[in-house]
Amino acid sequence: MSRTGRPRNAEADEAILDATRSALVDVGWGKLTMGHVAERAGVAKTTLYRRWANKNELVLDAVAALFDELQLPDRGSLAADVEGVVMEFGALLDRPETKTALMAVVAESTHDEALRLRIRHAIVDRQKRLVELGRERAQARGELPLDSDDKAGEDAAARNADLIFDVIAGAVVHRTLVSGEPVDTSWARTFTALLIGGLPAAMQQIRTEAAAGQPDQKRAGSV
Amino acid sequence: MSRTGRPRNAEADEAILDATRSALVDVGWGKLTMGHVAERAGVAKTTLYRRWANKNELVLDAVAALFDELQLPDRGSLAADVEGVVMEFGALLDRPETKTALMAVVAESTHDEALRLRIRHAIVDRQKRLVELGRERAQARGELPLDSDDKAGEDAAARNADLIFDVIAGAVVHRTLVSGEPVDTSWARTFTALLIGGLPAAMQQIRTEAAAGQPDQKRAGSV
DNA sequence: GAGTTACGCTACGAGCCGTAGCGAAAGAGC
DNA sequence: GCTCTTTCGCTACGGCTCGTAGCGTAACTC
Repeated sequence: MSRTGRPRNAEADEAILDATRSALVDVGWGKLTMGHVAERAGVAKTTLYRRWANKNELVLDAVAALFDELQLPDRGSLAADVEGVVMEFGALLDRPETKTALMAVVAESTHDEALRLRIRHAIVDRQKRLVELGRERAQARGELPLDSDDKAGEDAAARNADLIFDVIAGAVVHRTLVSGEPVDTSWARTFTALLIGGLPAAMQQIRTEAAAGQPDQKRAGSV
Repeated sequence: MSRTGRPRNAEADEAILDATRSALVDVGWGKLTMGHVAERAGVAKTTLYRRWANKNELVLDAVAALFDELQLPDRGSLAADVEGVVMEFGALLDRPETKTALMAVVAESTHDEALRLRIRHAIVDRQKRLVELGRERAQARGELPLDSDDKAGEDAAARNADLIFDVIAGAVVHRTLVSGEPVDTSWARTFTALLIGGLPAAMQQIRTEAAAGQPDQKRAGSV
């Protein structure tokens, strides 16, 4: 690459991404302008354009960094793992900067193939890895049946992981952004019951919780 | 209201909404401008601003009309009902005008309370009614347990409907727009198995389908 | 007719976009 | 030291879009 010449100011990258995030919080996606971000970051507008081609990619990078925080520690059971990642993901989406930016870039990506690939690489693939990890752990614990070793088995495993991913991420995103309701412990537990045990199990879970009067905030749902 | 004076041109409303939808297909949300829509509709830009305050509300109305197509005919079983509505919703979201517009307006709504209410009224509430209808039908068929008649029962029913709604709509939206994969019969059937019977049932469903070599495109999933 | 409202058209200031051109700064290689 | 290369901040620009104001005309009610 370029080893000669004046090196790029690495601090400027962080300053720009920080400025982008805080600008998202203040004015949202629609009224976010490159000029404002540059001013906030204490950087010339031209510098900004030298590093990002347009607003879409800049904002994507700014929010993608936040997704790196997502972890999947072994919480001992499939239910606990699901509940944990749902809560984490819900908290992440509840932040105003991700709220306004994530759907906007996805919307733009329907007319921008390069952006679509960038989203897939920076966000989707990383989340999907968590799903696969959780699935394998559950299989190792005997909570889920094993896949066969042949080609059909691998294919089935992949389709299964895709499905789980869309259901978990989709439900959390929809509840947070469309329904506008919080992803709290109670919801996470009911959702987990639904995912693992299906509709009847979820309805049973709700009934149990209602009977207890106050939802027990500590105990994790059981399989 | 105003019964005197020159009446509004009703055809212009349709022409503007049509122009908005076709413009969404061609240029997407980001590059859609009020000027272009007006020109396409054969209408003065000022006329457009007399009816809609901004791009957000115009686009929302243009796509909200498409959601009226969603129906929930009685298909005989809970599984068939879910599968049917998933396919319908998937097809709706696969259209380029909804694809690019829906997430964009939701993104904008995080910083525009009026828009949020408008989305809720024009889209969310109507979809949710379908969920409640399907749930009541399933309970009448004995496929799902009944809710108790007291206040706790009503509350549980409402929470349950919200959960189902977020899971169904969220999963379809996420698969279509984020994962970028089609909502076909095979996926709809597996998703339905997951929703009704939980993860083990879904994995079993995938295995059965794989064993059959070619997925059976006709038979609806069983409870 | 008179009164009222919608329409098309033009024009406008304001703001943002993305780029070009400049001189200065900061490093690498000799 | 010196030269070469790249990045930096700054200014300026044409082009586009926004949302509004002003005007004369059209359509309808009373």
